[in-house]
Amino acid sequence: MRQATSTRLQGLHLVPFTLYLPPLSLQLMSKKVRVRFAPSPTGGLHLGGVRTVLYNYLFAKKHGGDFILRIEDTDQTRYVPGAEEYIFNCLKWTGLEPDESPQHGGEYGPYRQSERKADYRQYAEQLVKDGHAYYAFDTPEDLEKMRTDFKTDHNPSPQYDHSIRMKMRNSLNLTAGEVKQLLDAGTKHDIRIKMPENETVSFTDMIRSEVSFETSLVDDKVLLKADGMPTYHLAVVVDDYLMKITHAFRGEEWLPSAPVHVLLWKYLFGLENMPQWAHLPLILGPNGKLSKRDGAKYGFPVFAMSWTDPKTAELTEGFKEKGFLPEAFINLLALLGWNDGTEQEIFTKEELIEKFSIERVHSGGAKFDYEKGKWFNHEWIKRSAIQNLKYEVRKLFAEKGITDTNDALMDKIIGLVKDRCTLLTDFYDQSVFFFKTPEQYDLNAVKPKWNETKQLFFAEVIRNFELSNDWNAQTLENNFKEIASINQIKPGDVLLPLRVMLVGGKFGPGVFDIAEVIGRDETIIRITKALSAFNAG
RNA sequence: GGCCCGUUCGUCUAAGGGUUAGGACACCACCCUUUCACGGUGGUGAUACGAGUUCGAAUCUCGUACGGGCUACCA
Repeated sequence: MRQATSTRLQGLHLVPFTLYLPPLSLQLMSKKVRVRFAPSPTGGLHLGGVRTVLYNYLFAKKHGGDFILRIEDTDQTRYVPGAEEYIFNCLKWTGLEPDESPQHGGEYGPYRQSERKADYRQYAEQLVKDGHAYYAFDTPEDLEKMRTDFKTDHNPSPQYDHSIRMKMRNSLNLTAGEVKQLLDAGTKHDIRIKMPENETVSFTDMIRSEVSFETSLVDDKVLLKADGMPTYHLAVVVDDYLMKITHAFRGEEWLPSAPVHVLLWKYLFGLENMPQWAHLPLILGPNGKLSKRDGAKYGFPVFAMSWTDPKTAELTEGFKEKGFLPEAFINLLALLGWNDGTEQEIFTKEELIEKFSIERVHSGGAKFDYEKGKWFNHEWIKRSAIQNLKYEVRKLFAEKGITDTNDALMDKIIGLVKDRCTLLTDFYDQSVFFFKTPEQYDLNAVKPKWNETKQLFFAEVIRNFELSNDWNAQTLENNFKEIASINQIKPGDVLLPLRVMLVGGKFGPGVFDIAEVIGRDETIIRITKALSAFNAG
């Protein structure tokens, strides 16, 4: 793998010239980096998709290139309204916005494959003319029959390949006249690639170096469907060419069909123009490739943002709604399969752009660990400036009915509780007591040791607080401890009860900080109210 | 079944032939804190197996096992 590094880098012209000086012609031809993310708008955008976006984006920005978003909507049967806009929202939230897209425009449009439909057939026809593809008139039923007829224990899923194609209805074994007749009659047909029988197709993947395939083992993939739309295989090659894509990153699940793409490049546009490939390792769930189901089953988000299936109305919660900061989300995704070789784990987007390199992407799949994911978010919340959290926290409060939030109060509260919040949504539980008098108390924490001495002590605290003319945490603490000392009570014995009085439970920031924020009246009200609860029962 | 990819603590990973195999999450203990956290210190814990190459292998080669992906007129 190390040896392949120099090979990979040559294409990027990053090898120091002391080691490798590319020919002048190559240097002059050095193209602007252009990468693309090409989702099909069929539903929620999951972790793996966002990571692919991230790696594309980082690579583009690092090399001063362009990041393009292309919508692969060639399957009309899978059209899902709203999915495209949803993808844009996700990119916007994560801050990984494309330079060119259906919405941003650009010079290489259209950026929706359905809008380029007419272009694809000419390339497919060209392939037929050159003998690299053929018309196939098989109906779905014919194909189904083929699969059952040729199915054996030895070969459970027969493919439409060189061993089968001469037994099917296609332009390879029909006469030219028959084919013309069928075509003229407007017979439904598709176009398949004719895989060579004895070739080895290999290419250099930026992550796994040399990968090779025997063409006789690859099936004759459909290139153009009967409805005139291209399949992914044709579209990805044509579009990458037309959009001048220089580097193509996609999930490892595409590796088996890579030889088809390489061959199409060879036949259509020349291998020298083919983008450099990088097949990204898969993000795994507890059982294989991470799926939406895993999220539901194990209780963690899988999609970037919440997605509601328009057909079933089923809602799948996203990382955003779960309480993740986009910075943390990006950070955790970046580290899932990549690291910079140091022990640094927290990276800003700018640092990632600076340090990212596709060669350091791991080749093995990575199991997603939600606990570690939450750790990243916690780190980001702790390190975030109060200003960066205020908008989201205030929104959360508003959703819960807390609207009396002025800036000074928010600053104070966020500063006090942010270290204790792993998710943005934790801010509610961690600060609700600033706004609401506790309804219930953790009596177990107080009752066993509750006695008359303490009761009298708090009565005195109330009197003292009523007269205190300097309402701040430090003064309150001093007074409180002084009263305790006079009554020969250890401060520790009354601190916890005070906390439960103000908060309701054993958690939260310093008690006197809380008292300072909620103010004199509310503090006294809470102590008084709690006193009767403690004394009762 | 076939093809392809992969395999270092439970998880994410570092280590470019020579390290007591390093870090992080999680877990445990202790310290700090008279709350909960934060923070600090320490601990448990890994090179899948077998051959080969080499003075020396986590690292290179081969085999085996295991895991994953693909095997649609879906992407």
